[in-house]
Amino acid sequence: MTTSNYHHGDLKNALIKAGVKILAKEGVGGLSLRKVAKQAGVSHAAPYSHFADKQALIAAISTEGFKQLYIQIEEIRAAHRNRPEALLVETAWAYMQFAFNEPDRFKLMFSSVLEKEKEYPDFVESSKKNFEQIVEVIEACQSVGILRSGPSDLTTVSVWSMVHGLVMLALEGQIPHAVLDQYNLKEMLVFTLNQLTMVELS
Amino acid sequence: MTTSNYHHGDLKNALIKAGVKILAKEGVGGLSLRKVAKQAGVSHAAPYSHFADKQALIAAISTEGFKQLYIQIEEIRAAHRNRPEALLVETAWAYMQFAFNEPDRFKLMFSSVLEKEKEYPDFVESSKKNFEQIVEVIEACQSVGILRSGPSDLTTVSVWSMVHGLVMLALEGQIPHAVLDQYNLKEMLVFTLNQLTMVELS
DNA sequence: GATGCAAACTTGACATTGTCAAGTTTTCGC
DNA sequence: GCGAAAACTTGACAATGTCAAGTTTGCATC
Repeated sequence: MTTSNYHHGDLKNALIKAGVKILAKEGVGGLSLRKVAKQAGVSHAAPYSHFADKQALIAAISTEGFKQLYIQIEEIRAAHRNRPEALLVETAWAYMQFAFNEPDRFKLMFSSVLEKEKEYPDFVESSKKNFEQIVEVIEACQSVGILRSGPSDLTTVSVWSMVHGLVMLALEGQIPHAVLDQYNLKEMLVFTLNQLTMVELS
Repeated sequence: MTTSNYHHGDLKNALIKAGVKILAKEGVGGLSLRKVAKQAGVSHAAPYSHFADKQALIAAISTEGFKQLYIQIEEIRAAHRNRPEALLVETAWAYMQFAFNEPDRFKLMFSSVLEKEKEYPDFVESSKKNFEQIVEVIEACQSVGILRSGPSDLTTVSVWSMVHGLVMLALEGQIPHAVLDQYNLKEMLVFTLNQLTMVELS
């Protein structure tokens, strides 16, 4: 019961879990269907009982990532119900930490697994739900005057872009050494967010 | 002389060009060394005379992309020497257009081809040069009061993150339809940049 | 409880691909 | 002209995504 009873049981989830594990250990280059199958203790074609192809597995792994990220941000929100000043920074920081904890999974989540939205409705729905979650955070910040007012969906796109961009550039090693030597990630994040806010954050 | 005289000539560049072409036509999934070789009219292992492995070819394709982007942005800068108000938006817009003209190449450029900086010094140098180029744009904007003052390298990271994040999210289909239906890309870009500026841009 | 069927899984095969080792051709300095 | 380095070809191998055919298994129905 610890993991799952293969040979029947819920292989589907075992495969996703195996994929996440391989992704963390070997990176996206090491993620193959056959390795995932072996890790789960089944034959190389077994995944095809549950996933149409490799893309579908990746979509499932991504979807699961979105769900976990959602939960983590919900916890941040719950912890800051009465202290909205810190909500923005802490939410962004949680996002960043999620990305740095599992860089390859994070990249997968935001690498057009889709191509055709309709193909993976779970994925689309999950990612939409996460967007709405951020919209709520942004609205909270607007309502207490931390962020300027304006259409909350557009403002969300702006703030999200900023944080996401910083995470991506950092993850891909695009921030020059000269900058990395002077500031750590959280300092860059706070500085960056402060460009947007009406009050000084820390 | 139009393209190159294989069988001798500069295959190296022909391979890069072939790679760019395939990337544009079939996307990153269709980019294989063998296809690149065939496209260039040589045998399947010929690329190994010029590139250590597939990663090295990708690094070269990316590097070439950085150089082209650099040139395009230089043109924008030259055209706005006397009109710094528009420089920020136009530079960002050029960046965005570059990304949307060749989405797969753009993604490659910002997908840790590296893993180990030292391996592709050309790539690192090119990307550093592009960063410095943006720093100069940012400093110009700061000096005329469009952007707040502050450490220009950090400010560059902030502004770049914002634009890059927006491009990435849009490229990967992460911007919800509800938002895309209301605003086009340039509107989102201008709105987003306006969150940072001290004067209203258009 | 036996029967039969659909779902879950295995086996075996094939084409594509990255990569290497060994040979062959070409170029060019001397 | 000669010989060696560079540029390329050929042939091979292992890993991989995918499919077609079979086999097992659980389960609903009689």
